[in-house]
Order: sequence, then C-alpha cells, then structure tokens
Amino acid sequence: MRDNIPENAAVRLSLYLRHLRKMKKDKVISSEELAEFIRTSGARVRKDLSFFGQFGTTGKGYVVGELEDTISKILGLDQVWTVALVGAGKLGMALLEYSGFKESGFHIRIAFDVDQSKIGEKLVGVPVYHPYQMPKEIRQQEINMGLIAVPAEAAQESADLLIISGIRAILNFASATLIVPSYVKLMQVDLTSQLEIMAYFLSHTREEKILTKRPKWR
Amino acid sequence: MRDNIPENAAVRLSLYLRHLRKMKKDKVISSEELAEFIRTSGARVRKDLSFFGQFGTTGKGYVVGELEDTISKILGLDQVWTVALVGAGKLGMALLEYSGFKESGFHIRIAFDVDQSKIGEKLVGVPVYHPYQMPKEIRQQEINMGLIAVPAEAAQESADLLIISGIRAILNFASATLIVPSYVKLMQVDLTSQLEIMAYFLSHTREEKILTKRPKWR
DNA sequence: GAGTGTGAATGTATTCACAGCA
DNA sequence: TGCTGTGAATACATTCACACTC
Repeated sequence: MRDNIPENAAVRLSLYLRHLRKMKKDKVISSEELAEFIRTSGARVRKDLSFFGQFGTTGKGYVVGELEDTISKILGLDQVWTVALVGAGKLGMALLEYSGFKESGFHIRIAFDVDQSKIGEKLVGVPVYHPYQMPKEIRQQEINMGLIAVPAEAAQESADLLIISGIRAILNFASATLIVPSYVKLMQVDLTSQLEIMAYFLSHTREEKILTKRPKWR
Repeated sequence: MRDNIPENAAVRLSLYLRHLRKMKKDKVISSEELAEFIRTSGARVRKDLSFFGQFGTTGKGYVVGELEDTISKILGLDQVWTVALVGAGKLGMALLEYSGFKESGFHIRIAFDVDQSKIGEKLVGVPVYHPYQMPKEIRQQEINMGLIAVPAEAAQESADLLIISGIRAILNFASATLIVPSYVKLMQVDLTSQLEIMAYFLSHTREEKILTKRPKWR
C-alpha cells in the first residue's frame, strides 16, 4: 500500500465514485465490473485502491456503499469545500447557476468582478466584490478554491491574486497558460483546445483504423 | 519521424499553438523557450514536432509564423469544422454565445433540444431541431463534431444519436460516463470531477511538500 | 556557438499472472 | 471457485546527451 500513487489516480477515483453513486449501496461489485464502466482494467482499479488500503473481500468484490464512502474520504469529500469565482460574465453566471457544484459539496461563496454595476450586488445569492478585496475576503471567509472565468488577458492577474490570498487550487476556464508555483494545483478547462484535439483526431484517423479496430460496442 | 506519436502530443501541440499565436510572426523561438511556457522540456517540444517532420533551423530555432502554420495544419485547423450542439439549456446557451469557437474555426451550425418552445426557432442565429431529426440534418449539413450539454440522464442517448448520425468526435459536458465505440473520439468536461480532483490535491498535500518543493515562480 | 533532431537511458504507468483467502 | 491484492514484466512517455548543421 502506498508506494507511489500515479498522478491521475485521483481522476479515476472520481470516475469510480460517480459510477458507484448510481448503484444500490448493498450490492457487491468486482473490480472488473467497475473497470468496464470507466474503460480501464480490473487490475488498474485494484491497484488504484490498494494505494490507500484494502477495501475488498477476496473472492467477492467490493461493497458499493462502503467503497463509495472510502473513495469519498480519499478524495476529501467528507467536508464542504468553499469556492471563489473570479469573473461574473456570461460564463461566470453559468457557473453560479450550475447546481451540480452544491450537490457535490462545493459551495461558491463569493464572486469578484471589476464591473461596478455588479459590485455590492448578489448574483444567484452570491455577493460580488472588487478584486482588490480578494486577499481580505478570501482569508476572512476561509475560501479553499478558485474558479477563473475572466478574459484571457486578465487570467494571470486573477491567478496571482488568488494565490496571494492563500488559494492553493485553481480551476481556470480562460484560454491562457497560467504560471503558478508548484504548490498550487492548477486545472485547465479550455474548450478551444479540446476542439482542436478533436480536429486532430478527425484529421488523422484513417478509415482503415476505423474498420480494423471496430470493437464491441454496448 | 513518426514512429509512434504519444497519445497527448495533440494536447501539447494545441498549447504550443496558443502561445505562438500571441507572438510576432517573424521572431525565431527555440524549443527551450517554447517549452518553458508550456511547462515542459525542450526535448519534449522537439520530439513532438519531430513526429511530423523537421521544421527548425539547426543552431537557430523555429520561425514563429512558420511553426504556427505547421502546427495548424497538423491539428487540421486549415479548414472550418462544423459543430452540432445537443441541449440548448443554460450551459448550451453559454456555449452558443461563446465567441472563442468561431474565432478558432469551429462553427456551431445546428442545435437540438426537446423543448417544443425552442424547436423551429433560432438561438444566437443557430436553428434548433428536435433530436429525432439528428441523423437527417447532421448528414445533410455535413456536421463534423458534437457537443453534449444535456442532463446526465440523457447524455448516453444523445451520444448514440450523434454516432448513428455519423459523428466521430464528441465533447461531453454532462456528468456521465459515456460508452462509445473506439473509433469515436470522446472528450469529457466534467466540472464536478475536476473539483473533486482539486479536493484530493488539497487533502493530500502536506506542508512539508509545499516547503521543500518550493520552486522558482515567475 | 547555439540549438535541432534523434537514438539510448531512464522513469512512470499499465498490464500480467498468480499466491492466498473467503 | 472467484476475486482480491501485489510483485514482476511489459509498454509507454520523458529526459539525457550528443552528433550534426547553420
């Protein structure tokens, strides 16, 4: 247990969890079954879990409810995480209105924007401040994470402010490559980049590949 | 050149491109400089490019404008890509309104929704159809890619319809693990999952790590 | 001299395969 | 018998290091 955990074990754990949540809590599931859903191997599932302990019953599998709790704890989801939104434009508003966050224990508590007409108001129940108030407000309200939804030009500045304010995890929606210290976890959601990758795939996939590699599908 | 291309070379190429676009076209840049921006090594940049040919000048580096064109071609961005949106709710609308797509050569040409009040209308200039018209319309209008922005329960169904309609690249925003044939490129944008990964990071990063691994920062 | 292009060396992730247990 | 947990084997990705060119 726990020699060295693969970089993206957390990614997979999150996916396992998503699947487990949809299942009956008292069902028993094998690593192979769970793996199939996430498009990986049973061995990978077992190894991912083995880094953190032994949760299965030999010869049986894993009890769904137990495993769900275990993974939740591993991911740190046994607490509420507080989130700050930087940028309350169209995208920012969509994020504020997205209910999925709260359901999963992520609460957007505060927003920042330079638009004077928004400052002092509440948007979807969330108070809006000017960015210069970030260090003070984020510390006071003990915010854990930041979402950046500003234009690309302002993204680095926003990140710098968040980091100065003590934030150690940032989800960036701006189409900009941010530079952050390595003790900050930066994740990127860049739609244009994703489409470009799909374009690459479409451009480079030849018919032969499609025909020869056709797999079992559902 | 071109023995076997790493899975995520396309991801990095897209990032290189983003940086090059911001630079003077006649500047010459070394692999090391380009790498620094993207947080990788010069060797990795050179290797990524070497899969596709030789584009640099020994002893000098790469001409920004030329490299930009080259990478654009590699990614298949020398054409317009047509996109279908499935689900015209809040998120769908935000996607329709997002101007970044068109700037990069991705045009949302058609949308699908089950909401009768939207069908037959145009949203942000894009006509809305009922999903049952997908196979016909997508073929007729020669759409290349699909965006799924429906509730999780309807996501698999939407994917199936897109695939039946001939779509080979799907960007899924629903919080659902979709099953698609391997000849379809599926990319996932799952905000909840991203936040969970950040929670994991925050839960498992100990102070010692922060202190010992402190790096150069800007 | 400076920096590309690339085989060889290293490091990391995934898969294999099986001992051991319910 | 069926499936976990895990070392060993394999595959894959990254980095190193240097011959070669402008």
